Amino acid sequence: MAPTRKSKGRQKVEMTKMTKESNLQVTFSKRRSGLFKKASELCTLCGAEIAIIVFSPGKKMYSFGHPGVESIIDRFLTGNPLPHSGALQLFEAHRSANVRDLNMQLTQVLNQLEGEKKRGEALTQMKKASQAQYWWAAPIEELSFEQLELLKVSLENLKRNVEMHADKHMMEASNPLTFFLSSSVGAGVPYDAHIAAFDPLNFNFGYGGHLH
Amino acid sequence: MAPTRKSKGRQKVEMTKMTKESNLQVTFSKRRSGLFKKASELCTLCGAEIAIIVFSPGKKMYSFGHPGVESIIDRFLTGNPLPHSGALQLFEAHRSANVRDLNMQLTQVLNQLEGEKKRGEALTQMKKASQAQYWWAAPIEELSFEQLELLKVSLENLKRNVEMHADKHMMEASNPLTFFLSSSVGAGVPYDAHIAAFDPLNFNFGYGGHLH
DNA sequence: CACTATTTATAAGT
DNA sequence: GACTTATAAATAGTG
Repeated sequence: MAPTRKSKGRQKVEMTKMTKESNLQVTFSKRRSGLFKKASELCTLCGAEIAIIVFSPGKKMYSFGHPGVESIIDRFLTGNPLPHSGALQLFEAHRSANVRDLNMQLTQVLNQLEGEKKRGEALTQMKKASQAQYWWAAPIEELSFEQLELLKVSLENLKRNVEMHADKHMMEASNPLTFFLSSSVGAGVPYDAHIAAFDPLNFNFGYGGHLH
Repeated sequence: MAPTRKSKGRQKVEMTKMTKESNLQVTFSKRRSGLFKKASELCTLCGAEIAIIVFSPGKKMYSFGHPGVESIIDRFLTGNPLPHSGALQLFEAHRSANVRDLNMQLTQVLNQLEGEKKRGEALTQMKKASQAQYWWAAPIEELSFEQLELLKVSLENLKRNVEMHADKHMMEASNPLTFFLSSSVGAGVPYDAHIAAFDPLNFNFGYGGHLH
């Protein structure tokens, strides 16, 4: 008898910009989640430190970071006073590079060059606008800790409340996990700064250990 | 007759820090590549803009960026004068959060708090050391473009050379691709700054279109 | 969002 | 490291 297929299952997808706006939104969410999960796995599995910043086509910003986005960006910036993206290292890579890598790297550099150009102008503007002002580093020591502490307390309270509510999910999710994500944040869209829920799919949060 | 299994195939792996140093290295390379590939797919598929910075356990730095790492970092920094990692957005998320998200977010915040703390001290030091000096922004306009231009020429020459060598891979990789990666860069390890080859596995660089 | 059928990503092994 | 194999995961369509 016919098994009456419930779904056609995953279909192959052309690796080109998606046309259907609806699918695009969904795919973006799913894949961003997947990307962040992969990153967190790489962190726990290999002890790596990773920062990811994502701008959706709708200009909303999302980020992942372990142990923290800023922390890693700082290291990136300080460690890269020169080529601004590790571009010069390509010179060293030339010896062993094979053809497809070269194509890729060339494309990459061209892209980067283009990006840098635009950014250069924007930076010049900004530089004049806020001469000699640590617009990004300054407020850190003063505000960040307190705000985070406050948030911590708030979250702990909320967690307690939810625990008392004895949600059915509680049983599955009560084990200590090792998933560290930065949350999303509305960028230039102050009003529509709604945060997309993490874990839109079915994350397996228990992967901190099957503790058999 | 015995099918004489050639391989046990992929084995499930505990989501905890790998113990065997050898496997860890391999896994790190493979997964980093996979992560970058996922990112590039998200870019082309959804028109997203992404920057990824990775520090290997051996402190080596790798990065991915479209249209460029710095470009995106700038937007992140300027768009985030406030919570420094989108932490405050968690408040807005409270309403609709479910249990597993809360656990995750709490863990995240704790991690972040820890990270910020360490970074705070480091920053304070650095601040004094280079008072009122744009150690990261300053050299951009002066150096970056020229260096990148230079690199561009160099790469184009190299590409021409390789094309003449008519490597066997040429046929497969000669199509314009849409894979944009930042190359890796030795961080604090100037000597061992060898760049890991991109595409250690079997990347499908032709995914700019099967052009059937 | 939950569910499947498939496509991908990969842990081992060469 | 690059290729192969067999299996674990991610995810495109659906309900």
